[in-house]
Amino acid sequence: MPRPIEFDRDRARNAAMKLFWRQGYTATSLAQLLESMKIGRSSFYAAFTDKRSLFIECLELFAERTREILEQGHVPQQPLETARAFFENTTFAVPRWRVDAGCMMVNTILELSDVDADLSRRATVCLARIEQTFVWVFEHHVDDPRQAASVVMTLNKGIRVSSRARASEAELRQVISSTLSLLDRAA
Amino acid sequence: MPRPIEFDRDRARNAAMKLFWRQGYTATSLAQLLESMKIGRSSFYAAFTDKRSLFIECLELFAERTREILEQGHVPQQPLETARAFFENTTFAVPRWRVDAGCMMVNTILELSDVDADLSRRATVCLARIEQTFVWVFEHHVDDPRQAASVVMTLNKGIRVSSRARASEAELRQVISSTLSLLDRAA
DNA sequence: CCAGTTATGTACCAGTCGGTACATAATGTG
DNA sequence: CACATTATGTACCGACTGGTACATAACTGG
Repeated sequence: MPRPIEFDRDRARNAAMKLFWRQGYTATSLAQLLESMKIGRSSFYAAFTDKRSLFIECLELFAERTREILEQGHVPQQPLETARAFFENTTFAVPRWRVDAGCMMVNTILELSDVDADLSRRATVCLARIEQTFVWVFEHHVDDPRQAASVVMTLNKGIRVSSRARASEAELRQVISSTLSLLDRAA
Repeated sequence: MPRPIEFDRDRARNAAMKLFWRQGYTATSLAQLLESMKIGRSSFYAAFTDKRSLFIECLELFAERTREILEQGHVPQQPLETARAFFENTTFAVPRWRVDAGCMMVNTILELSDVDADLSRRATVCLARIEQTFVWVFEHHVDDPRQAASVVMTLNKGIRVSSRARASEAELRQVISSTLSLLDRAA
């Protein structure tokens, strides 16, 4: 039998995700990754193939977790409350650094759109899945669920930009509440 | 008298802006800049000091032009029409590559927030000036001009993300019209 | 036509990038 | 205890990064 693995793959991947999430793909160097993941070069390439492959894995992990947050905050029969819960759970019920980091999918789309079309496309697909979930949330409660989901996602994207621009908690709360009340009056 | 300058500084800067706008700061290499600006290394450093200094110059140029678009599309007494004109003039009345490139300020904020705080902050300040212009647009026409401007800017940021995600013209039109009608009903 | 001044082209720099090769260490099985 | 197997540490790689030094070119005023 071989020598056993010494590190926790999930923990390492998590540390990598944090780094990619905050700094983006290009600005995150292998040296930084190795340091934060606390593994050596060899173990890195043995376990994750590539910087790029690891990034893809992190991106999908992030997307999955985001969708979990959305689903766990789901308020049956009340789409707007579901949206409110999602914003609440992603921008106030989390440590500040997560707010500052924004949304990894949005960050990736903007960073790599004209640099690495494939990675950018992957992030777009992940975001589309979130939007699809919102369509499902709005179904049977509004005339045009797809349009409603699209508007909510546009607001969401805007909010992630503001988050990353280091907007104060008060400003974010203001933006979220006013956009949601807008949706409320429209529905 | 000295040897005369052989290149057009404004044209060169413009070419650089295009590149930074599309690829971001980090992903744009000096070699790419020199090629698209059609100048040599020496002329580059003589005329623009630095990659970083040039980026700042480009960012401010972009911000200035954006504000010009907003002001030129201004419809007196009709804030929402002003907003509509702004979206129209930035996403439909321009070549497709500009739409795909998104907003350079938004791109910069997301790319550099945790990498180069100063550049990110500069982009944030530029965006805030645009928002301030919207405050002025809404003044005397709604209860809370600052809030209205904030909402419009949130939608704007969201739309820039969608643009960069290669959304079709139809999708963009849909998002813009539905968000604007939302604002309309709320006002 | 020469001198002074400034722009341009090019060779070069140290530092960093992601990735690989290979020797060594640690394990279970025979 | 030797062996096969696999994980880990490290030296190394070519390519590229932004930036500098310096020789040369092009111009004008004397």
